[in-house]
Amino acid sequence: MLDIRRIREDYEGVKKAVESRGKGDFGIDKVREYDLKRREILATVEKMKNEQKVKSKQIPVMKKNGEDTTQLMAEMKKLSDDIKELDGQVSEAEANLKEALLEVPNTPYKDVQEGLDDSDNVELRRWGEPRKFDFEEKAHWDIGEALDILDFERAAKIAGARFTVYKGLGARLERAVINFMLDLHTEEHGYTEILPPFMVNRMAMTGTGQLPKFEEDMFYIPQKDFFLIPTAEVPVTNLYDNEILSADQLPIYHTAYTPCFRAEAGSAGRDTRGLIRQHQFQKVEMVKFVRPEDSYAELESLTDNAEEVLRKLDIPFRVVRLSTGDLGFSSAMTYDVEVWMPSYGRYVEISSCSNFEDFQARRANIRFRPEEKGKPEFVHTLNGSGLAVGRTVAAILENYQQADGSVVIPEALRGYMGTDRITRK
RNA sequence: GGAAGCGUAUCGAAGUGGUCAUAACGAGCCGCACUCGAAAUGCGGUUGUCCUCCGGGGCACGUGGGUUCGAAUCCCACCGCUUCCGCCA
Repeated sequence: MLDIRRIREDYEGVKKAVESRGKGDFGIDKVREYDLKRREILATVEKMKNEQKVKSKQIPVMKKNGEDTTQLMAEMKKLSDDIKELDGQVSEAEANLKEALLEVPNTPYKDVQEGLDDSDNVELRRWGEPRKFDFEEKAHWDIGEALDILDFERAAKIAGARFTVYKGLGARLERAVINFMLDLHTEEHGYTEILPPFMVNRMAMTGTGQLPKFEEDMFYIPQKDFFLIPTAEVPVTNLYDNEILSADQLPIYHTAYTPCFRAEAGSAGRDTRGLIRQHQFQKVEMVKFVRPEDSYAELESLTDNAEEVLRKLDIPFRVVRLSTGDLGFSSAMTYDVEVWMPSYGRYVEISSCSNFEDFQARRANIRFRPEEKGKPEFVHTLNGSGLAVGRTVAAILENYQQADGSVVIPEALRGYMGTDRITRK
């Protein structure tokens, strides 16, 4: 959520920044309209409330003195009714304002290049050399089925398309990757592990910006008005909603493993095979709560933490900065880490690291007290995948496949796997 | 899932229809005094938010409604916590 005062003071500037994301109406005109209306009525009704307060204090005094209060009471009744009427109008304008404000995306950071979509993303760096195969390399879904460690057909029987059953060393590899990532982030990068609920309420989903705009992409449980989490970002960021943190608590670094559930109604037909686009996938997430002045430096280190996973696994990747047109709703700036995927012949997103500045903090009301006696300020929140587990498994299978159909386990994972190779039984 | 009780400042807690919510009382924390220093003691301070013609004014006692001239207080719904019962890994 944007600061309403900022919109008041620099309407044209904010409007321009928001609209750099692309064509379309983001409803910022409505925001201004409801804001003006609300303030106008508020000024009137507050004067009336002051009158009500002052006069109603006279009543017990008059009664004590044995005076007649009938006339005054009648006057007060009228005043009370008028206040009720205007209060209703204020709440209506307020509700409209809030609704409109929740629909407005974040303003891109000054360093973000303008663009229409991902074709305008800028590559910042590459690491590692894509391997040259001296045999015909296979896609991870073929490798997985041949090794009997991934079963897409049986997953379809019990759930449907876009689900996967992991089996044997496949299941173990998924688990190994999760533990490897969690250990790396907790032991070497200073994150505290969280294991949150995998379902959240509507307020949490609104706090991080998935609602109200993207309800169609979520799995929903009507019985309890719960949503299956699309990412650990949601429960972990909202951990501190409506709290005032003390300055010495910051920065807070959390990492969490969770499954992620995405309905993604609009994406049928893309990446239909394999582990790349699933209704349920596993992910290790990193979330930071930091002082505003540190957030862009924190974004760099967060991204480096994600890259470190791939460096340790020794898989080639590159890092891109998203253009304004490709930027997520809540983000001010995003780096994607993309892993080399031989079957695609290109780099594929495996992590998305974003600085939300105070956009989520304002929605979820997460603040800190900069000085002992100072006023509370919104924190800045960041998060990034560290990494998407299914895509990491896919990248390992493809990049480490051998001519005989087996897959060598990256050294960093061998302790977790208990073996250095997956072979056909 | 059922029953009962409870949600007031950092914590405990009083207030049960008015002129004590700038929230009693107790504790904590910060400052000052006393002291060589500390403890003890004394004094003072210690919520957030909105609007503002910067004079000031409004709102908030879990949340949202209702009754009333007036609600922390009475009524309704919802949420959360505690205890007991049921069920359950």
